[in-house]
Amino acid sequence: MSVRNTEIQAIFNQVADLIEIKGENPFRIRAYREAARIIGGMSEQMAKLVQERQDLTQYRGIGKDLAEKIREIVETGGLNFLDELKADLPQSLLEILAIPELGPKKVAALYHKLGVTTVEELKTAAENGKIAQLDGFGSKSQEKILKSLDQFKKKSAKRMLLAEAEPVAAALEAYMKAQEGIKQASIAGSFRRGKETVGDLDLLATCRRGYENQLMKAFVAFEDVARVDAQGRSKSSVHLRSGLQVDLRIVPQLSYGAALHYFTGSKAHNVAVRKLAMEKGLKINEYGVYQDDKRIAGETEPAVYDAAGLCYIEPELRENMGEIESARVGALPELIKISDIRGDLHAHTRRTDGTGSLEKMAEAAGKYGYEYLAITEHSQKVAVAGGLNEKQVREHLADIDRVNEKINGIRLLKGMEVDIRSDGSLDLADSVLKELDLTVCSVHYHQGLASDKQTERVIRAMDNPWFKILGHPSGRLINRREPMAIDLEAIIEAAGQRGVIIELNAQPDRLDLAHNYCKTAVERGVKLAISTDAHSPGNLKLMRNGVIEARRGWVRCADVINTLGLKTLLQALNRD
DNA sequence: GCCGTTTTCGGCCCGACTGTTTTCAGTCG
Repeated sequence: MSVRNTEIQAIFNQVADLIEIKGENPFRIRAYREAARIIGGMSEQMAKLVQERQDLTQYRGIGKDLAEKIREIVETGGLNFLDELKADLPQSLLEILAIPELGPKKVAALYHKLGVTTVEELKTAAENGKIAQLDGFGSKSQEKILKSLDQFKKKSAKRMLLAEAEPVAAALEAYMKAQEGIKQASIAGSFRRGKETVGDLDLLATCRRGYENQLMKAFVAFEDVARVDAQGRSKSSVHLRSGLQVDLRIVPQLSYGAALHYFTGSKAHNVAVRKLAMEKGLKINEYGVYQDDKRIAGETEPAVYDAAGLCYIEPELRENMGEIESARVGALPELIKISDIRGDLHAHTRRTDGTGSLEKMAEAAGKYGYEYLAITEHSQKVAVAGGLNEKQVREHLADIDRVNEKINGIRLLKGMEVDIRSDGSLDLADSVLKELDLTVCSVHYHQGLASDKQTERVIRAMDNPWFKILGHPSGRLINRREPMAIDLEAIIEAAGQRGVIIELNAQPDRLDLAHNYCKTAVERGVKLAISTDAHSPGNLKLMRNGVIEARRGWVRCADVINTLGLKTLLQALNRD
């Protein structure tokens, strides 16, 4: 169980990169990338499937050959084929390939003709004017490479958190909408799909006839633009000061739906929809759906789906991870909405590491129309956050009683975020836990245990009947910390058997339980709690981010316990 | 390398922008 899906994914992507530099059959390259994508998005661990001798070719995109290679990776931790490729081509070429402007053909040319194998050698060659002399390159490409190298050093191309991109996107959208002649403007791309992180923003617009050039000019003149990468009649591309790349496309009104679909992606989703359309003798591009060069749809997205024989698919589902098959038979779930949420089940106050008082937290929750807010302070073991011992817990509970008597319209629930100790015991005695309305139990320390030990630890903790909600199950911090080694499949299974609820922590850098596991939980009938883990009154607004992640995980209203009214919620929290 | 109500071969999504290639290849999304 040691090799993870993400490692298999990385190996296949490396193979794809290397054989692309070698100039192999493009479809072979695509097959590796597609398999990498599928494996990366799966919640089942390949290592486990291999162990159970399951037939891996049952998964789309994995045939006989790749199934065999997966088995080799799981059993040996490596891949002979990749080692051979690396012996043939320097691995450092992969770094060069990551530089914008440089694709496989150019990397291969630089390597074969100039002997460039590292980023440093590339820089030297560019500075000495060697690159401009190469066939297929010129002085402009040499300049661009130097510029890209500069950028490349500054930021190692980290994707921005969705929540960080939101204000940028909103400002840009508002700016464009204020321009003369504009009709519509919206952000498409992974931003619209609600991905945890975004690499760039895709802005789509329609305008009155004749305003295209003026709009492009206004776009590249946006105050936050640091440099202009390309500027054409229908497409322009810029980098903002934050490092975020933004593309603007101006499309005809009649193509707006088709373009929105096209630029929302994902690429894999689009390819699959186009393939379906092809089977019906139709052609789909960003301008519309065509039958024998005659446009039959394109102004709206639903019409594009309809033409392909599909019902409308929400952007969050567009990953080609089963949504198309479901849409064909009209079996898509009705996804949860932010308005379904009736309370928040994980929040801290200044009694531990939050900043607000009980009253302020209740007041803020009231603004969202919530019926309840659980105050879940840290337990004693989490000393850095001022965790509470048994005596302090009792004071905390008495405080909540006092505040509940004063406030109207919302009920503060008595909770604790109880640390799961490394032996699987809980950080507070049952005699205290039974006085609470609920517990959120989380791992904070010893996140580095081996997978089987970590899994065992959490399952043992769940055996305690006062364990209600498993908090931030993987411990991941997006862009900062990898998820713990833990068998979340087994955890979900165990939660189902014990009536334990799993949290989807809505902090923008957590979003934990991740969407692919949310989907697994829903399939197994395990209930989720979408919680903000708010450390201030303002943090309660993060619920939105949690709901978006849940939607990406095919979660419906009925799968989430904090869509219940207070009375039914309290019943649902009773395990048995 | 995958896939199949055209099933073991022959397909595999499509277009914009850039630079330098005077007619298009490479890159990107």
